[in-house]
Amino acid sequence: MGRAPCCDKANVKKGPWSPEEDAKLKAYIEEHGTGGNWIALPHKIGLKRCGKSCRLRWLNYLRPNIKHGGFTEEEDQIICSLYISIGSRWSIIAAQLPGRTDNDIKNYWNTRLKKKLLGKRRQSAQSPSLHLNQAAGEGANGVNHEAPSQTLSASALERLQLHMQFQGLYHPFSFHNHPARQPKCHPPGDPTATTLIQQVSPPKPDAGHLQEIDCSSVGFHSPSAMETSSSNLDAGLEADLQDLLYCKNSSSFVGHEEHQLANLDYYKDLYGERETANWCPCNGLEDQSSSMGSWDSASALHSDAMIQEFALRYNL
DNA sequence: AAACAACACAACCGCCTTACA
DNA sequence: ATGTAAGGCGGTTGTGTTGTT
Repeated sequence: MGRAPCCDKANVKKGPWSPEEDAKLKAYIEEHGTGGNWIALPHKIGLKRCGKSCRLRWLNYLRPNIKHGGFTEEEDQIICSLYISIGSRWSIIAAQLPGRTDNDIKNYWNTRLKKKLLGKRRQSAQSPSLHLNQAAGEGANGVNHEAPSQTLSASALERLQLHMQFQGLYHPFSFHNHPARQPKCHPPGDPTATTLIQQVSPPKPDAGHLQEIDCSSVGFHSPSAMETSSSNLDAGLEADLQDLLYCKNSSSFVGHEEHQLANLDYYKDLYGERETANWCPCNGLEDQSSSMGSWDSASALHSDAMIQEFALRYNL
């Protein structure tokens, strides 16, 4: 049975807010607060709006100290590194950027930052698998070449690619080029560690050696990033993935073929772990009472390639 | 100048979680 | 323990603006 709608859809106004509506909402909340009930609020002040809509309007635009646009380079870097670490958890990312809203960051990422970082992908005509997560799974000629189960989620792919760019030395946001970003990834036992993970979550007492690292920085810990098992990847998709990851920026990527293949295996292993990896609610960026979690690194870290990567990155 | 495409952003939708009776 | 309502979140869509042909 479906969930009942939060409001009477027939009697609520939709679309852009008028200045009058904004003024009403703002004035009421500034004087009385939200009253702990967004659903009832619009009725109290005579707004023909859904309570959810009021909440969104207040949180994203009307409440004090909201910043719009003008993202700084520093903010770009924070957003990028957090996106790679934790995926599209915009509320968590927004919490690290005072004055920014999750919606704002999400829009900024989707419309600008992502393009800035990833660049334009190859023209679709060159490879059907570049339509990786299109809803219909269509190839360049409009024919469905691959079943949905054989596609890689766009989100996962983006993070994959960004991760590789981070790993490479050429990218302006590289950890190597920006040691200031490295404190987010502390070696085991570092008493000075003040990572994001520790700000919001107590360390796991029995965490293993590798788990003491802020594993979220490795990425691919969110369910969204694990949407598709690459065990289903066919040879063509694998080739295309490699091509996408390496060839496009081959001039600046430091690895060679062996390394590339090892890394590909690492990601394949990681994706393949989806069904068996433990979802650990106390191993991510969230407090233990929250619903969010991360994939238990212990389950994903068995890959030699990954361990090598850890060793390489963290200088272990 | 008009038509079209691309972009940017605001808002909505629906699912999941949480609080509470 | 269970059901329900509300809050919160991420994905998606709609619409206005800007750029290009």
